[in-house]
Amino acid sequence: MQNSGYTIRSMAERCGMTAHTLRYYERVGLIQPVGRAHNGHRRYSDADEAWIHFLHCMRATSMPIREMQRYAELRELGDATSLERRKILEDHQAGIAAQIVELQQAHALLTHKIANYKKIEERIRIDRPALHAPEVVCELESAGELESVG
Amino acid sequence: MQNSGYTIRSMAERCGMTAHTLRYYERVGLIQPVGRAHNGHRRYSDADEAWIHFLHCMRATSMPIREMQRYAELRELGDATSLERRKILEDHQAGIAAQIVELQQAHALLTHKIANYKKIEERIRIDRPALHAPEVVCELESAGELESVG
DNA sequence: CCTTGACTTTGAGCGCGCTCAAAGATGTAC
DNA sequence: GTACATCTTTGAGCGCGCTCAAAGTCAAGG
Repeated sequence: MQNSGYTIRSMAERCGMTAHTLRYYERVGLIQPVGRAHNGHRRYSDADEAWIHFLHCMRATSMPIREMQRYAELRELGDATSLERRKILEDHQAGIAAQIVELQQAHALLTHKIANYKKIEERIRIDRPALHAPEVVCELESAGELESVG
Repeated sequence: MQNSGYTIRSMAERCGMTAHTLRYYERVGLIQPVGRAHNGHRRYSDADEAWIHFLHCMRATSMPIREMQRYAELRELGDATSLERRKILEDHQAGIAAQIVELQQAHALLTHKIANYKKIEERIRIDRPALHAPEVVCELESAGELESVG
């Protein structure tokens, strides 16, 4: 068909995935059969790139392949499926919002625990001034104490 | 040993996981062999719960089991491993920060695309006033146009 | 002509993190 | 006594999302 466009390799690089994954996505219907050069090699267009970027973005935020397949199918059917597709995106966006909250909580917990470790390290430095025998372990607190923070 | 403490079932509920997963975590060394009632059933303490909550939090933010195992091993060795453990947590926290950025970008992209879908739906409503034949599809824009947003 | 390299296809394999099946022990209720 | 629920163990199975192996085609370079 066409000899212009991105090779599978360069498209994979541009989108931060492997050529394997691009072929896999085409196999499972996430990407429509893409244009080919005269030798049968895939040639990706800019429109393909935009779509693949979108796919990557959804995957990177944990949308299951199944749901992406459903979305891709609806997309093939045209604007009449707008509402359905919008629902998918809204649901996923809500999931993302929840994920962000969870990540922020974990981030805060880690800040707390890391500060606690710094304290422990400080105490060790005081209790063992200029002493470096790794066998001598200070039992400053129970193994579980740090976990009672979160 | 003891007959007080949480059953595996209640602990699973408290921590938002299944009893299967709790046993699995114990098998792979994420949880130290826990106390037992006289009949051999597991009994979890509050200290266990704090640790399990922490495990759950790390898993929920995509820390691999392998890394959690490493952390758990170091924890068993006591305060001498503080620095190493802190490094694990700091690395994971950095990963979380990156994840949050990625999620926020995806969230913004979805806001944009959802708005676009609303426009399309509005146009359909105008072009087909009070007409509800699902076969009549308005080809308002190419299938790929929406993807060129991101 | 022959090698090299980038691609093609199909189908199989893999790592992760559970998840479950099977068979058995124990405690409570009727 | 006997049903029922809840737990125990071990080892196998599974769903997801790739990832790769094998064998083949084609074009360019030496």
